[in-house]
This record gives sequence, C-alpha cells and structure tokens, in this order.
Amino acid sequence: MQPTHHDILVRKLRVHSELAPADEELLRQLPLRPRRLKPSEDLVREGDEPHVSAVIVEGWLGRYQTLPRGGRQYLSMHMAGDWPDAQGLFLKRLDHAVCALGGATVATVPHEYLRAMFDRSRPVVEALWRETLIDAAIFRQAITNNSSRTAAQRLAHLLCELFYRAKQSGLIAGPSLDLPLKQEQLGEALGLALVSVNRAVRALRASGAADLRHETLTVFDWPKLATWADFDPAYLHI
Amino acid sequence: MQPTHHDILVRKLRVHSELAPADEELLRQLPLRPRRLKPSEDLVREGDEPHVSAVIVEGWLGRYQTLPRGGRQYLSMHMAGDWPDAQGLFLKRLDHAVCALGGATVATVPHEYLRAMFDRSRPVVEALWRETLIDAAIFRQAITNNSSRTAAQRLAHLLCELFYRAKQSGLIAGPSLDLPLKQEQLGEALGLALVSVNRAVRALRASGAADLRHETLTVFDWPKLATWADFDPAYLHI
DNA sequence: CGGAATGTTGATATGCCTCAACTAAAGTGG
DNA sequence: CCACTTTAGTTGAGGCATATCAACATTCCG
Repeated sequence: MQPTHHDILVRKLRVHSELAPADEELLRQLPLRPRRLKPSEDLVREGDEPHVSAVIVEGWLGRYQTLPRGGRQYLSMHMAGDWPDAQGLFLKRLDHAVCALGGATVATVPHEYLRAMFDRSRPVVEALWRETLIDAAIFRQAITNNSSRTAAQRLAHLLCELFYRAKQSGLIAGPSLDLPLKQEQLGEALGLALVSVNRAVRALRASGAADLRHETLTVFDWPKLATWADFDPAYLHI
Repeated sequence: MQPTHHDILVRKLRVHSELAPADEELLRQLPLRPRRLKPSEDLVREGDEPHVSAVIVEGWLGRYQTLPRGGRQYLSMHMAGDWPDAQGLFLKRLDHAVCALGGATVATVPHEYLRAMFDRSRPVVEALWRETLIDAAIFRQAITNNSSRTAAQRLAHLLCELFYRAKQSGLIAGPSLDLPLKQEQLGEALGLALVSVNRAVRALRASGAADLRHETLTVFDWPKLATWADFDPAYLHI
C-alpha cells in the first residue's frame, strides 16, 4: 500500500524524535492538502508572508537566495518528509525562496492547525523544533563546506549528505538515488562556476567512488567518498 | 542601575518577540548562574552533551567547527543577549564548539528549568524557537556571503551584520563598537587567508566607509558600507 | 624592557573563473 | 519516427582573485 501523506510526515519525524501514539494521532489529524509543483516552480518566494507550511511528499525542493546580478545561491536541498518552510511559522517574512528541483509534490497545512496542535502536545513541538534545528546544522555544515574545501571535496560532501539523508529517510535501497540537480544548480549551491562543477563531477567519476549523470547519483565506494569529502554524519543528528 | 542578567535576556527576546508581563515574569524566575570566560576559552566543545544553556551577559562568543588540519571555521559571532547554544536543548550532541572571543560573561540555566517554563507559556516557547530560527537565517546569509562575494565584500557584510545587530540590541550609541576579533579569526569566519583579510581591511579603511583596528569597529559611512556589501537586514527579522 | 602576538607588505604560485567552441542528450513538432 | 531546436554537458586556453611564502613593523603584555 502506498504510504499516505501523513505516513511520510510521521516517519520522518520518528527518524530523530520519539513520538507517543497520542502524538502521532495528533499529527495524523492535520488537514494536509496536496499541491503539485512543476520543475523549477517556486513553492514560496523571498519576502512572502505564508500562512501555510508544507511537507514534501515526493521529489526534491531547494532553498535559495537571489543574488544581485540575478544568479542564485542554493542553501539546502530537501527530500520527502522534509519541511522546507517550517521557519515560516515564526518568522513573518521569508528571507529565501523554495523551488521544486524536478517535479515534486508537497502537502500543505495551515499554520493555525499547527499552532493548535502545539497547545496539545509538547513532544510534537519538540519534534518540529528539532527539525528546524537540524536544518540549521545543515546550514552550518554548508558554511564550512563552501568556505574551507576544494571544489571536488565540496561536491563530494554535498553528495554524501544527500545520499546519507535519503538513506536514513528510507528513500533508497541500492547504491543509486534520483537527484534532479543540474550541474549549474550544483555550482549555485557550492559557490562554484559551472565549468568547475563539471570538472569536479568528472574527477569523481574517474576516481570510481561515485557517479552523477542523467539525474542519478550512484555511490560505488562509500568509505572512499566519505573519506575524500571529510564527511561525518554526526551533524545530521540521526 | 546596571541591567541584571534577566534584564538582558528579556530585552533581547523583546527585539523580535512580544512577551506578556506574565511571560516576562516566568523568564525572570529562571535561575541564572554567572560564568566568566577568559579570552578564547571554550564555553562548550564539539561532541558535548550539555544540560545547561547560556545567555551572553557581556562580551563576544563565536561558534566554530574544527577543520581536519587543525584550523577553525567560525560560523557566527554572538553578543550580549544571544543564546549561542540554545540548540543544545533539543540536539543531544553539539556539532560545533562555542568560545569566548575576548573575555566574556555568560549566565547559565539548566535545561530542566527551561523545559518546565515551556509547559507554562507558549509565547516563551515561540520566542526561544524564533531566536534559533534567526540564528539559522544568519547561517543562511553566511553561506551566501562566503560563497558568492569577493573578499572585501565578505568582510564588509560581516561587519554590517555585527554592527546592525549590536545597534538593535542597544549595545552601541555612536559609530563605534568593541569587537575583539583578530584578523586571523575574521579569515576563519570568511573562508579567507589571513593576508587577504588584511588587504580587505586596508581597502575598507582606504574607502573611508569604516575602519577596524585595536579591536574597535568604526562605521563612518553606513550607506556606503551597506551598499558595497549588498547588506539587507531583512534576514535578521528585527 | 624584552618577547610574543598581531598586523603589514611584496613576490610568486595556483585553483578557480571566464570565454569560447563543441558534443551529447532531451524535448518538440511535423 | 525523424528533423530540428533547446538544454545540458564537455573540453581547452588564458586571466584573475586569492593562497602561499617570506620578511618586517607594530602593538600588546608581562
């Protein structure tokens, strides 16, 4: 049987938080409204004052800020179960946009229902708060990644993170992962020019540790990849 | 009269959150225990599992991660009123350390008291949650800063942020701000070599927009500085 | 006053960016 | 299904911002 939107939501929170049956029941009572996003369609834009939050049901979304000359800085990538705009609950205006990377489906829920749920269960508050704190840890790691590593290491580290998170969320079984990221977007995430990303991808391919092509990431040698990238998953708090 | 530790705590939260008198009263009942930190002393270390949080009373602290070769990546800088380890409440193991920049004083409070307070006031929960969300916004901006700007712009943007935050927190009146940051630490924050920081500092000085020397930041021409750095304070959500 | 830490400056090296051309893959209409 | 167009990926050459190396000046601090 297909997992419902509520299954996806609850399973993801259980990755890092303990929920009592009563808490799960509260979450399952949330009115979730599906919304389909076309490739590169924005879920929310910088400056928006949203009154709903969204949990990703299927596909990938990316957070980004728009640069003065029109380019983008991607901040983080998100997959099924993530809440890419949870901070909208308590920050009035969004300081960044969120867009679909390939096609994607989200399930939206009005803030008022979330707030009402918070009054009824502190564990649920903690679980969602923790979700936003793990986001922050991902941002911290991105600062370190983009500030202190070489082009190839940056790419490898990002791929390690996405692969590891996807695996922990139960999205993959084998060595491969659907990842609808163009090399240009990788560059905008890693602070690299498109040409440098391409060279890093080819170096990765040549090393035999992993490959990224046709929107698929395949990891052949995880220890090699993780060592090369200096990847330590502790920051994901799973 | 000197502001008490509780004054500092409450005032800072009021910068971004509305608190009813009853909420403030709860905050003022927290048992705060002062702790003095020597210059560069660690408040907490990577891997710690703290059972207390700390609010800064006086001085500056910096978050950092340790790099494989022993260097540091500073992630954010914090001043009086900030909670540099609030995430320790819900993330078991810290993924980064926090150290004093110059000498500093913090006030610690056991997590159990904070948790007890959360049961009694949702506005207090929201205020502290919002505090951690603004931290995350600062991290996001650091990603963009270190990934997409030139050396001089990075420096200018960081100084804009620190100056603006200090002003909003009521820490400064005139054009100057005590900022005990060495050029080496600025480099470790901005992903730049020490020599490049020095050249950026001198360029800033030569431009007449601001100066940074003897642990003092002086802003002579705020519009010029902010324009040069592409600084927009919206992300600080004040 | 002396030694250590911090800041300054020049010369050289290098990793990444820019520009430019081409190839391959994906999407589209006949 | 093919011809065509568009998008994405690949490769080389050259330039530039920043890193690295090295020396010296200044400030801090006991």
